[in-house]
Amino acid sequence: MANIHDIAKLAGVSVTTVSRVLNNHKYVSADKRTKVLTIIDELNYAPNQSAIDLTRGETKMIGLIIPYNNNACFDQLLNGVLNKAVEKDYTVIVLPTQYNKEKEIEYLSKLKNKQLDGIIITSRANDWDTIIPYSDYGLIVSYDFTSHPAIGCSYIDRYSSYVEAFQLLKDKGHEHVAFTTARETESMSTQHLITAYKEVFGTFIPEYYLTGCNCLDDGVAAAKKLLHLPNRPTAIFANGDEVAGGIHMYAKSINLDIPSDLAVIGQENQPIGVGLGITTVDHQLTKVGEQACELIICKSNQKLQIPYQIIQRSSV
Amino acid sequence: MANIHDIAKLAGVSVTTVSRVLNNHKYVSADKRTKVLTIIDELNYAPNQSAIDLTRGETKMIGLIIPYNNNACFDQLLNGVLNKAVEKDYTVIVLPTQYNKEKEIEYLSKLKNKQLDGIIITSRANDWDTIIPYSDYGLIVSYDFTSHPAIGCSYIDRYSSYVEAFQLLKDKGHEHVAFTTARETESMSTQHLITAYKEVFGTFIPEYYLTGCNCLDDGVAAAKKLLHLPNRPTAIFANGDEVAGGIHMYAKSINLDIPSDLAVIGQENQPIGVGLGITTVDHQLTKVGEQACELIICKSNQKLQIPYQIIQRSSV
DNA sequence: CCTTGACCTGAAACCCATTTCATATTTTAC
DNA sequence: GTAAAATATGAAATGGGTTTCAGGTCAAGG
Repeated sequence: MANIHDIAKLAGVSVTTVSRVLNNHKYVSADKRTKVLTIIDELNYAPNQSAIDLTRGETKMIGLIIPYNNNACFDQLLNGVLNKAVEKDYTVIVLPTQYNKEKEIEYLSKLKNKQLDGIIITSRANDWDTIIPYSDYGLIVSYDFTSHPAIGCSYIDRYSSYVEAFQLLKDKGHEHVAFTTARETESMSTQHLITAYKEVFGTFIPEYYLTGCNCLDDGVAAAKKLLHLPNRPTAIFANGDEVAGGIHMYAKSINLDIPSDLAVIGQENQPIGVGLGITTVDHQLTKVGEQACELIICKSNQKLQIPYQIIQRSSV
Repeated sequence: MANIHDIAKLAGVSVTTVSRVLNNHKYVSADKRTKVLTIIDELNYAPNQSAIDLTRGETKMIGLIIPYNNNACFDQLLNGVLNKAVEKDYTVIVLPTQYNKEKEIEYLSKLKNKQLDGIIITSRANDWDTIIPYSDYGLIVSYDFTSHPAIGCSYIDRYSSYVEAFQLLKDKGHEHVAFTTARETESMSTQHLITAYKEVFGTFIPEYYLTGCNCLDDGVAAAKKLLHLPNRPTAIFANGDEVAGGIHMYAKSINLDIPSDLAVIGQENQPIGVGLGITTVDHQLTKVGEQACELIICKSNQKLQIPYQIIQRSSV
């Protein structure tokens, strides 16, 4: 493949001029510009991106760190990030960690290696103390709120959304309310959830709290457990509409009426919830993704809170 | 940031030796290796990936061209591609085209620009004649079968799967069978579908063919149309389990029994189908993605057919 | 003792662009 | 008419690695 020197030689100009033509610099005479363009076309030349990145010192690439690539809320987030990235002529690379610490570090190192201009962290395996040093090499944006000034945040007021969801259930007269989460371990999100629960209902009943729920099947399994407890809950707050959908289906299958026998609230306004009429807490993850991407592109470490909204349907 | 020359100077060796240490070349004496490593650590040095890519002439990056980034079957595909890529130390970049021809060309050009080693095309806007020249610059793998020798294929025997699905319905006594597709335009996939239909049922009734179906809601809408036709179909073959799920739900809502009043078959074995017990044609898109990725990594332009399987549940 | 091969090292060429700086020519402004 | 600004161009430095080639040491094998 031809390079910029070949073009220069054949067009009878310097490489500088060729570079100027390539970058639409205005101080190039019309005839030379045409000549260069002709040669470029003849040789079917295309600039080498690695060389450009090397000199420019940036790649216009953004990494998206996610735990698993088969997660429904990741879809919305990726969606948002891609929307903004495509608009601003950036590229997105997907970095699934499976919560593996070394993998996560490997990905963060791509900032240091100048392979990425910025990274969006949706969920992390390492401590912030381990992560923060990497912000010297590129912007890191988090999907969780963190107070460290170097880290940008595009985050949700999860705590308030949880309180509001629980309050909604309490207002409808529910006292025995169960809830589900995705991760086994204690994430910030889970802590917020538990605190919100205590805030609204006072007590916290361990049997009403199920972990490891991700998909529809998990929802079915969760419902199977919860709905056969001696002291059956009358409402369940699920960590996603897929899970809520599973709960909904299982409840129907044992002839429980929704919402009179069982109220269900989901999260994230996923397609399945529309069909089933599930009330949901929409954290607007697409918007969260868009804003996160925007922060990186603008090299801003602002803390942006994205408003959530509760979409009332017929399951409460 | 320090570079390889700084390291060399401080360690009292040549850049060649530093490069050897970085790449675990065996002919480096233990003491020099240690010395270099120490300096690297002290200076917190990390090699510049753009420079490496430039000299190596490859980036270990693979592009995945998709039409929209909010499509269920894209999830499975991406999943498969990522699995294999992470395993083989490659990175994946997601390239959504919205079926825009220029955008697609822009992405294909990344091969020419040496930004990508290979590209997987799941759905394309341009003709093959336009696309094929780009295979000179990197491997292109297609998710549709194409006979051109330069293009690798990780494809599904869609035609046979459709015939088998229709035959299954016919065997159960169905004669009025409707079906849905995603794109409005005539894709290969749609053509296979119509041909398969004619093959099994002889005739083709336009009213039984609905386009533009992608999600659960579309399924509900489709069912609303189809199930109120004067000559109501007794079976529907949907283009995905989300759509099938919508059909299932709407049918239930008007008190049709499944499968006695209406048989439903979906595609891709998506989570929603599990809960609803929908029989589905699983094209194993995760495997398709894995194989596509593998082809690129091995620089092979083989034509690989991935077997589909019909998962019988209770909707037929 | 000599040859051969393994081991070790570095100079310099190479990959391919961008950008600074210097210089030359025209325009424009007063 | 002349100073200042705009236009036009190229040489050379720069970004940061890998790799070829050549040269050297040392031990084993015959």
